[in-house]
Amino acid sequence: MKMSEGVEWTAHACALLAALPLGVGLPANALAEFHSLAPAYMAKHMQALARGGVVESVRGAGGGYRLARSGADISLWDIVEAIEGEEPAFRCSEIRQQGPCVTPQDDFRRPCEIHAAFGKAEMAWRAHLKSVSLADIASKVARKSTPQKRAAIAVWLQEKLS
Amino acid sequence: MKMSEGVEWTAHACALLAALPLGVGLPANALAEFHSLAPAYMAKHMQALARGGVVESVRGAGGGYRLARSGADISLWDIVEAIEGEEPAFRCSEIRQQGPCVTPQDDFRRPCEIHAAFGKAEMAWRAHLKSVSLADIASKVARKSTPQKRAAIAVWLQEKLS
DNA sequence: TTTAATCCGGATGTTATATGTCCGCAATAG
DNA sequence: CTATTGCGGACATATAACATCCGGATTAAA
Repeated sequence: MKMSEGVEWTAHACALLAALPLGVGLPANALAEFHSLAPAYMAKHMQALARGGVVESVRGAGGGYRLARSGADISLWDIVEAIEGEEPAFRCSEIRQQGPCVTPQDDFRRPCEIHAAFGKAEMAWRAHLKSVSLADIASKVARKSTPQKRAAIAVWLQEKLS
Repeated sequence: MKMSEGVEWTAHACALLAALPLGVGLPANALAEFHSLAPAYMAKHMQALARGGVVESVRGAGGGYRLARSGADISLWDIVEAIEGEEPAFRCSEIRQQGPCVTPQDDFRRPCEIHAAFGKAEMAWRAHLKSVSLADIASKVARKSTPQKRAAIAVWLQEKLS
């Protein structure tokens, strides 16, 4: 039950993008560099985010990725969905339909109780992720940031955006 | 983000055990047979359940597995924990501590916001699983069961328990 | 118009995890 | 004793995760 590392990478990348002025973006290389991550793999993940509609890509020189909408309208679930897909973690293979005690009267139209319980638990998980936006993350991070940190980021952005 | 098939297998096996009289169990072979599952692999999973304290094993002829306590006191989370382990699905590798904009003033004592959000979501998931007991599952299954089904299981149990 | 930057999608390779089997050992009932 | 059963480890295979690279398309700027 492990989540892909790509979720962590892209969540942090999106948190950075959310701190930028509206409509401003960064190339995948810069997003990787900001956290010292493998550039080629980060590029792969950003493509998935773009396919998922979380970010928009701008091709060509001076291009890169920017948030597809306001950080307040992008949740952590949007990112998970783009990277991991929408399939539930619990896969029901309907083993209740197999075995020596299955009878013709058995009714398999409704999901089995175990499937239903795991489904509900997963919905609770998703609901929590949907309730947290990039804006929430960015504002909490900003509140704890130091002047030194802000300055360092400003200098680095200056170089990457020009 | 896939959960092991073993969770499904053992959850169904435990639901069967929960329907048995208190203290009565079944060998791993029978538990596998009941859902037409690979006996060797089911045996592996049952060992994990025993290590996790969900079931008790009885060695030797006439032995097998039985619930370690009342079905009302065993939750789906207990099973997940025994099979999958207690590690959270979201693994924070602290990438915030890497990169060109990290300053000596940065404070990394508290978990980062992304880590915290995923942690809370996962706690919500676990809380739901902890709220569902094997007794809950068994009673719901029993309510939907047909006389034919009950008869088929009774016959099969007769053979396996003797 | 050329050049450099950048994203896109596919091919490919490597590593880790999940799945599945088997065996020898220990325990136990009959 | 012998048959049954769980235990743990070794082993094999399949699937997924991780990671890189390349050719093609697009675009800003020299």
